[in-house]
Amino acid sequence: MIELSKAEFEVLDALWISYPADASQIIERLSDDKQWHEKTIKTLLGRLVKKGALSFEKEGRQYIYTPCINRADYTQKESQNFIERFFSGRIAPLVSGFAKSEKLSQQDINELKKVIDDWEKNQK
Amino acid sequence: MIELSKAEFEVLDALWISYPADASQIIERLSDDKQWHEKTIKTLLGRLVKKGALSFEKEGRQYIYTPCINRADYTQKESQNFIERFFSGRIAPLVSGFAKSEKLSQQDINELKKVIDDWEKNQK
DNA sequence: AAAAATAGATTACAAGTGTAGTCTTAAATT
DNA sequence: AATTTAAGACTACACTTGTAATCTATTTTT
Repeated sequence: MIELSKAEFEVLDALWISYPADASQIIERLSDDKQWHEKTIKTLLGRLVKKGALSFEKEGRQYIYTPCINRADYTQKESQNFIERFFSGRIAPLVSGFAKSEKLSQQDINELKKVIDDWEKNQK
Repeated sequence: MIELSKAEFEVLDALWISYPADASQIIERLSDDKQWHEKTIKTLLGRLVKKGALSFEKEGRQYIYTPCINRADYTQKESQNFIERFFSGRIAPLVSGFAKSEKLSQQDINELKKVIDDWEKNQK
């Protein structure tokens, strides 16, 4: 799988919001949360292209970027990886850790119930 | 929070199995899964000490290591961080991703139900 | 047309990381 | 006692990452 650094992921995440998009749009989107220099973001775009996470088409002298990978797929793989490393692949201990440290809200619980419900329906 | 690299975490994880322990025990424990050179593990132990994740006492010319941080606390923080970065802090989408990619077993579901159950009992 | 702005390409550079090798010294072995 | 072994300290080195600055060529703007 493609390995992305934190900063690279954030840039890709800004593209996932809506694409294709050019560098200036991505820079604009990131400007709310980050105080990254424009040059920094361009460097990261270049690295993402090099890693095969993005592709682009030229339009005049600008590049119009499109993600090569899907957010859900990427986060799914990262999640598996994470849970493997920290919880031997079991997901419940992660959730349990959240519960114990009081990081679960009623809304989380409701959502989790729904996920379980859907899963069970799907099993039948 | 203390930031650990992947390799550093694995060394600490080998110590968490049982401690205090000296370098040779840790090396022994890691030898099953990893083909790390003894020197590599010692380097990582040194870095862990420097980062404040381990402490040690001298016994003769050996060091007897003890973790300075708790596994549950560490993984809890890492989990929060992870979920923040990839799922805007919500845990259900992570679980949902697992469900959709058929990575959830009946056992996982049962465990999740129990976590929810315990949480609800605790609320009352 | 000349000057200024701007796009991407290339270069920079320190800190962190994976992965050891060498050095120094003390303990174990012969 | 002399030698070998082994523990930790120190050094190494390429690659990644965060964070840009500079270079080059093309558009805009004046």
